[in-house]
Amino acid sequence: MDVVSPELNSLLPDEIMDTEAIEDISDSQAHGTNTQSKTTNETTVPMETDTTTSSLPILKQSLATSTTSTKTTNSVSGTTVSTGGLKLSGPFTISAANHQIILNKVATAQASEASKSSATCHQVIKQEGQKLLVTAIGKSGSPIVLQLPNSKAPVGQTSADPKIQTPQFKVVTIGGRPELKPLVGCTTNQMTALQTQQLKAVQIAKKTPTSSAPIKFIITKTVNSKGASPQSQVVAGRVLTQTSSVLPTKTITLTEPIGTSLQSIPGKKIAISPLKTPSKVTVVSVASPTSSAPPKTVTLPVNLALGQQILAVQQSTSASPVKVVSSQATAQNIKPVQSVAVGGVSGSHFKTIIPLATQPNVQQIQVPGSRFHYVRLVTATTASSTVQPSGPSTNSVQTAKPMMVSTGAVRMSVPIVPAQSVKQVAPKPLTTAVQGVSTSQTQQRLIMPATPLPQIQPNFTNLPPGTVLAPAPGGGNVGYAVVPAQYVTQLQQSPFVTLANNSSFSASSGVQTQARLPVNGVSTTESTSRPRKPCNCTKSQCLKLYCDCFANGEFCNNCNCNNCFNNLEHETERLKAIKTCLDRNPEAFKPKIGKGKEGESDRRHSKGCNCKRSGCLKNYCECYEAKIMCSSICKCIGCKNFEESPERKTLMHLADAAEVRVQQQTAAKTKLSSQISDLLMRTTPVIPTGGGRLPYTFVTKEVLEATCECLLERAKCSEQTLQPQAEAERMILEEFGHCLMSIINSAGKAKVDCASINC
DNA sequence: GAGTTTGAAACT
DNA sequence: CAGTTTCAAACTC
Repeated sequence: MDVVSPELNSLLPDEIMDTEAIEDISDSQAHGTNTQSKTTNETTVPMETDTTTSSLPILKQSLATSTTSTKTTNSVSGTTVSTGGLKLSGPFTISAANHQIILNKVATAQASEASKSSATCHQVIKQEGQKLLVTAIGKSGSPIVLQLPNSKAPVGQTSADPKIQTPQFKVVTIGGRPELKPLVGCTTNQMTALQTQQLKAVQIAKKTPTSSAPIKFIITKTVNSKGASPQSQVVAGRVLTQTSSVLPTKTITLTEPIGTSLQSIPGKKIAISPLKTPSKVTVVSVASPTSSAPPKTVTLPVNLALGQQILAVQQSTSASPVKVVSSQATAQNIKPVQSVAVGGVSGSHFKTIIPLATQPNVQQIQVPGSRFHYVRLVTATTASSTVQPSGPSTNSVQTAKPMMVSTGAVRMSVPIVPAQSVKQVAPKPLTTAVQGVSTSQTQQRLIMPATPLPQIQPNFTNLPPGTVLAPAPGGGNVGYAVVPAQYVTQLQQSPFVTLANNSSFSASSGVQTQARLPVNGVSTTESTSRPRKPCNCTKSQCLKLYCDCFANGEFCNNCNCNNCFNNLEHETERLKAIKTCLDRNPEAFKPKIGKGKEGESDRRHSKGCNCKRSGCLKNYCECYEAKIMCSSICKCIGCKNFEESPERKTLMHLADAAEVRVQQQTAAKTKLSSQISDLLMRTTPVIPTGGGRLPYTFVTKEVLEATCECLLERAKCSEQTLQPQAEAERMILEEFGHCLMSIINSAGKAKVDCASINC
């Protein structure tokens, strides 16, 4: 698999925009799915159903089989999930070169046959050959070849085998309905490895309205603590669990042995363009090269269930470590699970896992130059492939090569929540300490809109910026849901799973996302400036273009709006609103300002303004607000927003001057703050080398005592004079200020004296 | 912060 | 398509 260069990416839009082509693909996939669906039904994996209750027993059962107990329903430690008899487990490694790994339905004939052959829950993939054909993506239909671990476990091993285990799991549940319990049962395949390995599993349960069976994904990564590089982490995979009224839940577990080294997977193509803005998350599905292509080091013990979804991972150019963090700690002896880090050494890279709706496979594509994010859904492979769980041998320590990567600077997290009821089903955050990922954020759920919106499908070009199409339930093999790019960012905030780069992550300041703030006031630990103003909508429910957030294809985030529906919790309404807007104006979500090349002269308002009273010199005017001049298409009256307008020039000068002042003030504040902190931090004597530092420590014990005495004395005075408490506090504070000034002045004098001595 | 102005969006 | 209403941001006080 390869990542397509930006140049190549530029070619994507046309293809993507080709609605017919997409439909064709969908159809083709649908056919494949049909065959698979039969197989699925026969085997064990039912599609999602609305009722989660059916799945619960299965989960419980699987849990019971697990050798280890779990404290919380959300996570099971040391177990692998077995549901529905489908199980994928095995280590896999993705080379840094890989941009993505997508497990999709098997599009190729090979895959289909394999799936058919595996009439039952048995794995589709042959482990023996070390190569696993997981899926085909996109038109290319190129299967992804995964290399199976060398484990000697029987190929046909089903998930039911409780003995095979992977050390630790973190389970993340994504999507799904409220009633669905986030939890996923995992059975540990190898208990012996518990001490040495850590396995994380992310389980994503997702539910679509139409389909009743929730899908759960579990991504597990085994980490060998004893490995040479402790940081090496592997994303083992994810377990998908589907439950339907008919069939038991399926679980797919992908495990990656740490021991395998990353290797670049030469792939065919992948596409996906760099994000227009760092905030936007782009997930590119990568089609694996033909089977003939050398298998990359991805060793996947994969058990695929029918209709299950697999994540698409985009790998950034550099293999920066990515961490997946699950907030929940695993049970038992296992060491606290570290966040799963996948990634290379340098560069901040993040991995995004996008939970899919009922329809399993998703391909996300971002079109270069487009703010839209597209997700192409692909039906899961029909054949339930059961890959042998990676045995202990397979779990050998791997060097930490990250498996997934996203475009640099994008950080994504996997939302885990049952689809429609975010509130109810939110899985509890894991207790285990997670590395590099903040779990403090409020639980946000990624709810995949399950609502089928066939109308929207054709309008790929008109989707709101940052929109991601997610599979819609009930839509057959391929469905689409509109998900704003921010969706992904919200996921980042999810405590459950976070994919981020590893140790280098902290150093990498480049990671920025569009909006890291949680929806509607939920604060996140990450302090990132919000690019857009919060809206204040009161009547539109933020579902009309009046709302800037909605108009920009974003969720409301830290907004001041009332009765906001522009969030994950109201995805259905939101989707309807989007559809309405698109019906009214197919270009409603397109940028109003044409993209200029370099200068502003090339930018202009797509529709032009209609100002009557503002002279187009106030921010009421969309042209002026965008800092562009009105053009011939504007219908404004009394326009003064043209090149030679003296009024405009005056305003521009004023604006520039104001901006300069702000910058100066900011710089001054920064400098002052720096100086103060430098002063205060200086607690040890410094040799007067002329470096501008104070020669002596001026905050000594004596000074502190004196200061405290002064403050106490002031307090006594205030008490004696019967002053009110507030006044007393004020006076004490003033006294403290005086003390501080005295200290600083004394330090300054000391510095001068010292400098003079040195001279 | 409350009220007004403004123009895009929505509606008829 | 035009006129009117609704809406939220921009603006003023």
